[in-house]
Amino acid sequence: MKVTELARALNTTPDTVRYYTKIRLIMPLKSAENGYKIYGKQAQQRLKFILSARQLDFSVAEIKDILVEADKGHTACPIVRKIIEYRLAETEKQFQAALRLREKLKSAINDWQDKPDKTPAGHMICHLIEGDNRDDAQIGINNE
Amino acid sequence: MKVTELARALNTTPDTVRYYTKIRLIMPLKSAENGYKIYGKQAQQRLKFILSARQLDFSVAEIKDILVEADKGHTACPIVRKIIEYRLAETEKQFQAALRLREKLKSAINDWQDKPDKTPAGHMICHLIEGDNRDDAQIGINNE
DNA sequence: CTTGACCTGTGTCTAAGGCATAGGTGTAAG
DNA sequence: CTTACACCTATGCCTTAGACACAGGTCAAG
Repeated sequence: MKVTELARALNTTPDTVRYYTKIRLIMPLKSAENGYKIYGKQAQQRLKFILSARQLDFSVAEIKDILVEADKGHTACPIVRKIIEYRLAETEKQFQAALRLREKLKSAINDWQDKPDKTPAGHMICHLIEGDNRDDAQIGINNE
Repeated sequence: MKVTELARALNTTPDTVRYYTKIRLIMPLKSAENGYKIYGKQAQQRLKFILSARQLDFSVAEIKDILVEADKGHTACPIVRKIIEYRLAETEKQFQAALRLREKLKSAINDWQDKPDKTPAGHMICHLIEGDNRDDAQIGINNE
């Protein structure tokens, strides 16, 4: 199979296949005389695995670790279990971050609901974000 | 103020100040004879705005749009309002994505709880991810 | 004058591919 | 046989928002 064939077979893009090839996650059987890369069944299997793992938001580096271990003939499952625990923790963080940000945005929108649009006041870009409180003095920086 | 002074004044890093300077979000008053960049009060004000907007996850490009508009003497507020609506939608997406991913990960962990760690079966990297179902035939790719 | 702490600008690196480019291949029509 | 045209390829640059490393400049103390 050529690059595009492999990509289509597993519903991904040729660029993705090329990328994984470049970083040696998958290896073509050989390059044909015209330089085209030819992939076999094993590459297809690996790509399938990689895509599944990406679905779980595994990083490419993590996937590489898994494949290296499997290539040594060992079970990759313990690594996979460890990574997925880590991924879950990461996702939890992202989740909480998105949650906090959402609240922040919502309350900003709320706060601005009734405020007018002012023209820049010289020292101010947008009073919605900067607020009207002149507390620059608190910062207490010596100008220039 | 020099780069590091400005950075410290607004509780950020010199690298960040340099970055914003390079992409011309803030402009130093002049470069001193030794090549050091000198920032004035206006730069400080702008930086403060930028950092606030970054807190709301505005992209640097979006912030640039805002500043450009303000520099023309117009109100930036309508743009800000538009961007924040967009940001809220984006955050909502991220939020939902994180939510889905979390469920996916959790159920994966659950499903694997009682499964053993197998050694790679030749055609398989990790049966936890790939599953035990031999449905390769469904894909129906002509091998090699 | 020298040491050392601190500062500077510049250049390189990050994740995971997307996109553009220049050129090769294959097939159908003329 | 040649041309046209669609499709394919490999390569290299671009993306975010800075972080980090490096070589050299600056300044006060000794």
